[in-house]
Amino acid sequence: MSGRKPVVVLENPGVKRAAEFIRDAVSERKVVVVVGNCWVNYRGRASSKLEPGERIVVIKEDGSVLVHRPAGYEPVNWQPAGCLFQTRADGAVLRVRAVRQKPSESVGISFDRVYLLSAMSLVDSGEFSLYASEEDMQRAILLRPSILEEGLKPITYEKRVEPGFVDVYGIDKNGKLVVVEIKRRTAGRDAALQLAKYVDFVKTIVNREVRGVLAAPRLAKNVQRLLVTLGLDFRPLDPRKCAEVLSRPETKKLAEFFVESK
Amino acid sequence: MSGRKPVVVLENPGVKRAAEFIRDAVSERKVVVVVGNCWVNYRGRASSKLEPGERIVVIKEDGSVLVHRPAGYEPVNWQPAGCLFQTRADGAVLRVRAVRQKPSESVGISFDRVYLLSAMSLVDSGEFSLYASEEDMQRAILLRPSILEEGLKPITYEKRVEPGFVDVYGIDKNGKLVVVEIKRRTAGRDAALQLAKYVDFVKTIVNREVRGVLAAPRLAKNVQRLLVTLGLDFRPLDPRKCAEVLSRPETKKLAEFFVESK
DNA sequence: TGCTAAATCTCGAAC
DNA sequence: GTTCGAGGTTTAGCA
Repeated sequence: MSGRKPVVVLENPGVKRAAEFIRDAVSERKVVVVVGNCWVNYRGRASSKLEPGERIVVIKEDGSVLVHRPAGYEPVNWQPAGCLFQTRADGAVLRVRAVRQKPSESVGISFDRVYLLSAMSLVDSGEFSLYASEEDMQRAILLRPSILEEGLKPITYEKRVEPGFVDVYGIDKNGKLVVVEIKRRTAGRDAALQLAKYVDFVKTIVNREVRGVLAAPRLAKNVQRLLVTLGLDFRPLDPRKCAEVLSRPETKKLAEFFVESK
Repeated sequence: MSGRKPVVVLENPGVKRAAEFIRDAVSERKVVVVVGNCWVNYRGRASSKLEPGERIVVIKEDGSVLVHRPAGYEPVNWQPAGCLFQTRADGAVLRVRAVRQKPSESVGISFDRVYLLSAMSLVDSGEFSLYASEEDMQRAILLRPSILEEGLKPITYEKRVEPGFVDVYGIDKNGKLVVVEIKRRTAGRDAALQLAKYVDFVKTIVNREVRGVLAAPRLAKNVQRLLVTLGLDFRPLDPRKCAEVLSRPETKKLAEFFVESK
């Protein structure tokens, strides 16, 4: 185990101790969790008042705040990222105020009992991909090429080419070699230019007609024109649809792996 | 201090211990907080994959789940209320799965390190009121009667009348006595009928013309017709606007009190 | 139960 | 920076 201590915990701290602890943790950009009996007032775009009760309060390192009741998906009170904090012991009451400007608003949280107080330095650089990752989209095309275009037959994938990797190779219904570039999100000019590079390179090593196909949920503005100029095709490809393909009965084993694997 | 122990905490529990702890806590409808290194997979209306990183996971007593990264207002993954849980130690990995039906979806969370594990029985019956309470709207009218109608001069408020209380009394620009009934939300037939009762009662004790005014953000269907029948007036009154009135510079002291007071 | 409209919506991308 | 549109939107109010 390394020397890093990611989580520090105080149980039933006094009000003064708690205030200090939170002040320090917030100034060090740590994540703070407070569990205790509190009441909350909000003023800003709207106003709200929350009568006393036991809740979980989370202050994140970007200055966002969440007040969670013991039930319900949504926080009962909150503040988006970028808040400044005032924390103080006011007699027997711990007061935390999160202030934001633009729009000007503030959330004031007052505790008369704190059961649990924790500060944590969390490291989280893990990528989040919605619907399907680019890799998943690739697998979906290989599994059911018709989602890209009818008659496409994949050859192999991620064949190394000079400028980088090609996502999918295939032969289209007319026997032409197809180079596919996949983007999980809106494809911009960069994607079109990258694909053009791949196509040009492939043309230098195969003596055959080569088509470039850009597969993405949609194109950014003016990219369609660029594609035409470059002689490339666009095929809309919805990550959601890809996810459906991967969850088909035939691919159950693959899907299981997807769900459980790291 | 009472015998109730609302929060139980484990630091750096082993995987087996953690699995047991969570299983018990969830079955007892407690709120569970897990902090550790985890990866998450979601499948349902859509699909998502979250690569490993350190996060805070909250399981609430209603079976909702939140996965929070160290930054950002929104949970990166979640599950609404009503989930069923599978928790198990899978080698050195703690796996928690939250399954929901209708729509059928599941979130799988796998931890290879748990820093903090906590189970809590939180009691929270505190009322939450958004924008402004009915009392706040009353104060706003007394402070600036013009938000209700021009020329209105309040006399007193919450004067006891037989059937209950009258929210605001006043004299309108034509010298008529006004009885105001305030509703924080859409006013229904009941509000109109209640106001009619108040007006009738007031008429029996003052020898003077009496107007009934219903103040609410809006009317439910057909209530306008009912008001006309009863000879009552409707005045739209936005709680949001009332909150603005209360936060005017002149009312700073009042606002401060509102923000800080319990 | 299903639909519609609002949300302290939040969040990201385009202009 | 401001505006616009999507979201695993969620949530509340009505038919």
